[in-house]
Amino acid sequence: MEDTKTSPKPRVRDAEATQKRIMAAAKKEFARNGLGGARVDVIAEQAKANKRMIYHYFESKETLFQRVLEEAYSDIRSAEQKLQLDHLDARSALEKLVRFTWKYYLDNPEFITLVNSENLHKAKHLKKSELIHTMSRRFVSMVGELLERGVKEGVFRDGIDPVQLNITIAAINYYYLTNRFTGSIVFERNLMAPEALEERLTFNIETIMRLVCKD
Amino acid sequence: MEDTKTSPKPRVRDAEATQKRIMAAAKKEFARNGLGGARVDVIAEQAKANKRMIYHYFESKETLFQRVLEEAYSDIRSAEQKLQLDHLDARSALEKLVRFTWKYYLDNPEFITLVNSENLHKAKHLKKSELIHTMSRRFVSMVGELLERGVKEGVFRDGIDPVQLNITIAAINYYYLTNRFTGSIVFERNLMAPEALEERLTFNIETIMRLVCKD
DNA sequence: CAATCAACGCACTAACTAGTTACTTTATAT
DNA sequence: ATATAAAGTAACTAGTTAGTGCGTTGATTG
Repeated sequence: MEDTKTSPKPRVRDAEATQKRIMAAAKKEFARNGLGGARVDVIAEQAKANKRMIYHYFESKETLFQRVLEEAYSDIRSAEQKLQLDHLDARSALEKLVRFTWKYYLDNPEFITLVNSENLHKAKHLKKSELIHTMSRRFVSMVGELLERGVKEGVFRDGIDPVQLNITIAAINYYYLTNRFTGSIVFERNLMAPEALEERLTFNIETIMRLVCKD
Repeated sequence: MEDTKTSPKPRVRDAEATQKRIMAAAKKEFARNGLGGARVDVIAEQAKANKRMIYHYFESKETLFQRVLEEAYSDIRSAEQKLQLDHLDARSALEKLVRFTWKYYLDNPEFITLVNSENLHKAKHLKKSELIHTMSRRFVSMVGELLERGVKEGVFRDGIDPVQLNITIAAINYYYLTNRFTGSIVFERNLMAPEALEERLTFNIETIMRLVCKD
C-alpha cells in the first residue's frame, strides 16, 4: 500500500507487489491453459519475477492455483453483494441479477475457465477452502430473500428453490460463453458478435422471467 | 466385423479391434484429464496395446483427440436423430427432448469433459472436422420443425429461435452436471444424490415448458 | 512353402517441467 | 557502519513425456 520510492531507480524490493504480480500472472496462465496445461516458468516470466519467488510465497503450483481460485470466487461473490437488489421491486431486481451475471462472465472470462479446471479436478482445491461457504450462504440467501419478496409483492410464483434458480441463472449465461468456440462451429454463427450477445442476454432474461414470474 | 478365430489362442492380430480399444481408452483418458493432462502411455496401457500402435493408427496425440471428439459428437447427434419427436404432440416431444438431453449427459459424462477440453483449446480440432456441420444442421432443423409444429398446434409461442432454445436446453442440463463438484461445495448439498437429480430434471422441464409454451 | 506385408513391441531420445540448491543484493534495526 | 533477515536470481536436478528406430511375429497369397 505504501509507495516505496517513486524516485530514481524504479523497480526495487517489494514483497507485496511481487506476490500480486504472481497472482495476476497465475490467474491468466491458469485460465488460458488449465491447471495441468499452465507452466510455472511462464507465470514467473509474466509476473516479471523469478520462479524461485513463486515457491517462496506459494508452496507449490497447486497451492498457487488454490489461492487464485479462492480469489476468483471471492471477487464474484463480493461483486454480487454490491448489487443492492433490495432497492428495487422484485421483478427489476431479478432482471438486474441476470444482467449482472451475464456481464460478469463476459468481463471476467478467467472465472469460467478456472471453475471448469477445478471441476476437472473434482473440486479438490475448493474443498480445502474455508471462506467459500460463508460467501456462498450469503449469496443464496440474497436470492432467497428476493424470491420471498416477489411472492409477497404477488409477482413471483411460490415454492421456487433459490438454489435451483441460482444454478439456472448461472447455467444459461455460463454455458453460452464457455462453449462459445464449439458453439460457433456447431451452430455456424459467431456467438460472440455484438448482436448475438445482445440477443442472448434478451433471451436469458425472458427465460428467467417466464420461469419465476406469475402467469 | 468378421470373427477371426473364437478358438484356442485368444487375442491375436486384429487391426480393427486394436483401433477400437485405443479409441475407447483414449476417450476415457481424455475425458478424465483433458487433452493436456491425458497421458499417451496410459492410453496405450488401458487399450492393452503398445504406444507404438497409437502412432501407427493415429498420427499424433492431437489427431487421436480429434477422432475421439468427432466420435463423441457423432454419437450424440445420432442418438438425437433416433428420438422420433414427430410421433408425439409438440409439448410431449419437447419434454422428451429435455429428458433425453439430461439422461444423455448423465450416462455419457465423457461427452461433457471432452467438449470442455475442446473449448479450452478454442475448438481448433473441431474446426478441422467436416461432418460436424451436416450433423448439426439436421439437429437444429429437428428442433426448428418441432417449434413450428407447436405453433401450428397452438401450444407454443411464436418467434422462438431454435438455436437459442437448443443452447438453453443444453445449458441447464450440462452446467449442473459439469459443475457438480464445485456446485456441491458452494451450495452445500450433494447435487448427485438421486433425489437431487430427480428434482433438477423436474425443474429443467418446467423451465423449458414455461419458456416455450403459451401462457 | 516361401515371400511379403501388416500387426506388434522394446527400448530409446530429445525436450520439457516442477521444484531446489546455493548464491547475491538490498532494506533496516541496532 | 554493520549485522541480519528478507528479497531476488541463475543454474541445476530428477523425473516425465510425446514421439521413433528398428527388430520380431504372425497371417495371407501366389
